[in-house]
Amino acid sequence: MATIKDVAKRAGVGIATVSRALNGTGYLSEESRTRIERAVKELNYIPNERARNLSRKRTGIIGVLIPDFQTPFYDAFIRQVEIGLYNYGYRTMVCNCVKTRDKEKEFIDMLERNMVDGLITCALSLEDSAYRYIQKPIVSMDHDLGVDIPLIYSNHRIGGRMAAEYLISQGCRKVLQLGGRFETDTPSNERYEEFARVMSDNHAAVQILDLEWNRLDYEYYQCHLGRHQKDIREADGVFASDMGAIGMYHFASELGIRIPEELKIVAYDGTAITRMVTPVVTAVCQDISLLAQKCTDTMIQLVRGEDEIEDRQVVDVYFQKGGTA
Amino acid sequence: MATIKDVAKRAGVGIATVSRALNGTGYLSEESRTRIERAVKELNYIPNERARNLSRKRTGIIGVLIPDFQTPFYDAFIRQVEIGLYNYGYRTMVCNCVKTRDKEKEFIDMLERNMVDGLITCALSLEDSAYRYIQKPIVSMDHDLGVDIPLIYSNHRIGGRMAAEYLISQGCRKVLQLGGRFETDTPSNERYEEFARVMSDNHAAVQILDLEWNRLDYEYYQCHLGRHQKDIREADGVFASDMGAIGMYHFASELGIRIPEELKIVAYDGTAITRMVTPVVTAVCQDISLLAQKCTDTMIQLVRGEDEIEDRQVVDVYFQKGGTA
DNA sequence: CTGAAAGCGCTAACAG
DNA sequence: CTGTTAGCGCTTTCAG
Repeated sequence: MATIKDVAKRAGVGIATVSRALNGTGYLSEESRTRIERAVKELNYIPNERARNLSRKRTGIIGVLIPDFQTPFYDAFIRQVEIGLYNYGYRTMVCNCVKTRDKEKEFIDMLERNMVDGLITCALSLEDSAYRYIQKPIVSMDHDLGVDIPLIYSNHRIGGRMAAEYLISQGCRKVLQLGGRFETDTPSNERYEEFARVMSDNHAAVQILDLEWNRLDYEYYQCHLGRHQKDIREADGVFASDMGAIGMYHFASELGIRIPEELKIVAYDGTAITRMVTPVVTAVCQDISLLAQKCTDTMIQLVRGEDEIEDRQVVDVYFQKGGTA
Repeated sequence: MATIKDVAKRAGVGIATVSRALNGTGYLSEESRTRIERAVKELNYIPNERARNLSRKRTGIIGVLIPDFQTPFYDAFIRQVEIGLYNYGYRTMVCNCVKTRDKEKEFIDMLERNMVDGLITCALSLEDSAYRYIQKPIVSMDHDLGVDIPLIYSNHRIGGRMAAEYLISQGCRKVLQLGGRFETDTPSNERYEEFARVMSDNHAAVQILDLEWNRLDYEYYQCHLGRHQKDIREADGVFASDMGAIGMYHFASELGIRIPEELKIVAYDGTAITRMVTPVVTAVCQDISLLAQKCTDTMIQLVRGEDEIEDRQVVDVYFQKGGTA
């Protein structure tokens, strides 16, 4: 493996000159340039990024933490973040924070250990304190980690209201909510708060069926919803995440419940899958592209050391009328 | 930011001793240990990974290249690979190789530049030659990059046969195939070859509706399938990827075609979503867990410099009887 | 314009 | 058991 030294020797110049040539920084005579280019070719030289990282004091990598929800929402989010960061010249390191909070902590560590230049986090098992005192670029999606950390989130309050008002307008008075609040205080919870508020204002009942947050597969639904057959038969509306809604549609259909006539289902997230299935799922949609873009843009501002970073950015949600409610 | 030097000074020992203490390598007196531990605490010292990477000649990062198919298959794959690598102490860097092959090339570069220790690739826009002469850990899924590069793949030949035989057994004689072969020669294509062979052996016709491989969203399907209404009405069977099958179900239903009576749909991949929707999609399922596991295990063997690495590993597929065929 | 030299912060021989 | 020393390979002053 050729090093910069070998190139310098072969080109008959100093290593500083080679470095300048490689990076296009500083002055450089035409002759030096050509000699160096030739030497690079001949030796098949490739700069060692590890050495660069050390002396440049950066790695060009941004870590992205997502909860190990097996949901299309985060799949889409991470894809778009990766593409966005790439276009800014940064690479993406992912972390699916399965159950254990140790893993989340370890990635925060990677930031302190200078393995990554910044962290975009959607994770939620750790208390804010794990993040709050870190003096490095952190952007949070959906979870308030304190005023020092820029927060990007969908307008969940409006989202919760849209879902509730729609269900109410369709005559629902006994609604099932799949999945509940997060333990930590976060804007995400506002959708449930507002949902509950609107329902209660309209004298409608909300029953919460808690789900293990990391189990969103069919087998689990089958079993979990199976235990709540009675509740499902008695309900007239459902509020759930995309996969929850799709699973509920499946299960309720099997029970012979007619949708939307007897049971109305409204999903939250509104990812592409809700438009692919039959019927299209009625949903409150988050604008994943915009969320991802704001996260990457803000992260880039942070790593570039820019001032004037918006510390709270809210993204609008919108309603998608489908055939399930 | 405290360095190892500061810790050494504070603890009154040499930096080598600190290094040993930190890494648990070599001898260390009880006294040194405690003094160092105290110094580390007091200075709030955190080792700098960038420096470690340079001297250890590794980064502990594995790059994973996936085509930017917006499909649940790769979403699930990458999640499982990330978790697998993590358990081996490695981090995952992702690359969604959107349209452009430049990005794929750049990630191969990262390997040569020592930014990542290895590459697991499912990408497919580049010719094998881009990979073949790289003397670093590479594992390929589904695409044959030459004998030097371990290949993991599903038994697509059997998969194609399962799909074809099932459709034939259900009486189909005029089948639509959504999406076609990859340009490069790969095991993935065997599913289509075998599918075509079985169909033709049974005097059944196969018509291919090509899809842009990076557009698997509803809007595209709607428009694309709209142009082929006639073909769809005339067909009695469909073979497609998960999302293709789900989209086709949706579209055909809207055309008033009864499924599976008039049109039978068999999907390829069989990810979780095929079990969540209604009806469950009849599918040939790939064992994503096993594929991911073999990829990570093989990569770890490679980075550990082990010999005796299987260069061709085939994973079985299985049939899932659903309600679409 | 150029090169010597001093880091970047850590690991690992090697001689005590 | 421990400290000195020599790297790892590149960037970046700073005198020429």
